[in-house]
Amino acid sequence: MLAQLSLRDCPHVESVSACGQCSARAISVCGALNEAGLDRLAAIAETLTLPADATLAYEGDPADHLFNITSGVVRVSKLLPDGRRQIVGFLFAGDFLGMAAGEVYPFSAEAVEPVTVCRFKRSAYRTLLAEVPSLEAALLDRASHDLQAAQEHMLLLGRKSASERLASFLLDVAARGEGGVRKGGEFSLPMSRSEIGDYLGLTIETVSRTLTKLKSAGVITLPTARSARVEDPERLRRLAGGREA
Amino acid sequence: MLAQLSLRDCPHVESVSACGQCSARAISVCGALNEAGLDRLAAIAETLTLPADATLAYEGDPADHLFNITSGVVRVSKLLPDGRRQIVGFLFAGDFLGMAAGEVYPFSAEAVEPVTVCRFKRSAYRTLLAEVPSLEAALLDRASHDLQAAQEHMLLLGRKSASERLASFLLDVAARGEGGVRKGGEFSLPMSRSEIGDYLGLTIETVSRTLTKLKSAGVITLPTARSARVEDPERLRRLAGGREA
DNA sequence: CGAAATTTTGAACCGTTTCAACGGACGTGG
DNA sequence: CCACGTCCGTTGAAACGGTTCAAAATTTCG
Repeated sequence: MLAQLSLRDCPHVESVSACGQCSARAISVCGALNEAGLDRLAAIAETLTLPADATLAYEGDPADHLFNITSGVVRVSKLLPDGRRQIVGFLFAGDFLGMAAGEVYPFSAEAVEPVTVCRFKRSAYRTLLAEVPSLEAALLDRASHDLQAAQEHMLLLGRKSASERLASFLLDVAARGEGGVRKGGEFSLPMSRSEIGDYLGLTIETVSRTLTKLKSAGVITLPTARSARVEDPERLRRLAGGREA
Repeated sequence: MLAQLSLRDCPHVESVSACGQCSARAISVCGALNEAGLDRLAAIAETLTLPADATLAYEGDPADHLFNITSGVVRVSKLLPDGRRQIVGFLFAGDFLGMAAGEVYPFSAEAVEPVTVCRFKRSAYRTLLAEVPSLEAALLDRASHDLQAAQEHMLLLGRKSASERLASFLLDVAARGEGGVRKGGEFSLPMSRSEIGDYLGLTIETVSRTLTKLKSAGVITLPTARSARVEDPERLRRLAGGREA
């Protein structure tokens, strides 16, 4: 959803899986790179496999690297001095991390579940960027897309009720799964209640209670604590109060 | 602060005022355009002068134009079907509007006070972008910067108390004024309490009460309802609970 | 199977909102 | 020049949604 760039809704998505060992090819971003560029990119990339809760980037550290998520889910978060946390986005396979960083990372990024990522040296990436102008156009597009997502999330955080937040969130996650949002569509919630709460600006108790309420209302079911099923897509959309409501 | 790109903290800021009639030159963005590019840009630009509350862009309308604010303040907002509003950012002289839009504007943009803007046709802008690769690099930088600001604001909306929100907001606005944040520094608040509330995710009453509380605490004074003075920068920063606290 | 972690549920509490009224600034018109 | 109406900001009191604190239920994992 956000912090950076996403390949997810790119018409050339197959490029994500096109690369076996590492997702260097993924950063070609919808064909912005030719073969030579791709090879150069692969040369500066390395694949990492990380366990749950591993840190990819720590808020305030020098932003030396740039990541592309190959599999798993990553949380991007910011902390207040007293420990309050706001998760500004979840990253899924195909998403980029670290584009928006300056000298230091303005956020932390950690694995929600075991992940594999493709890591690039920022310095090398900059050089490549300068050499391949078409890459920038693609990245600018994605940055704009992420900014839009961020604005949508500000609307959620600033103005929506707990039920509306959960409905919006479930819709987002469901839309990501295969088949999108449809009656009976089941999808996994890889993140904990605490992570959902910190993403939606709520406490774990409110998240739990609100999910229970949605379930009681027949809008969703919760096969397990870490998965959900949409039972009434129309009502869920109306509850979310979003885009087309 | 946000929706799009800003020239404000650009090392070449003088380029903003360098252009008399219209701010076409401003979009040169820190020297990304040569003279020829500048002329091409000026050709597709027009200057508009608008009264307070005039609409620059309406959420859902085709995103035909792109703006550069020459003077005044613009609010960028999103609405929920029932009328609840979230202002996702204020734009000041030098800021860009509309970069992050796709086919349609994902937000509305209105003048907070009388403004002058420089308007570009989006189609012509796209052509220019394709022809001048260096422009994209500069715009990508700014988009990243805006994304960071958006993430900071999500932290505010999701996790900060009313006092912390107001303190953060005052610090932001004060930092924009000449001299930045310093004891005795006075600055104007061109936006209404309602606009501040919709930006901070609060009601006008809470904004008013909280400002009064900050005043009583000796942290700020309010020379008029639309201006403020920082009396205790250190305490204000601590209250904001931000970056270095 | 048992310990630890996560999720759910309950009850009291609290910060912010809501509803209501008042005060002051501004602009229009008498 | 002052009376009047409107808009905006402030203040007060009550209500409410979500938080906090506490504990039980469930799941996870060694």
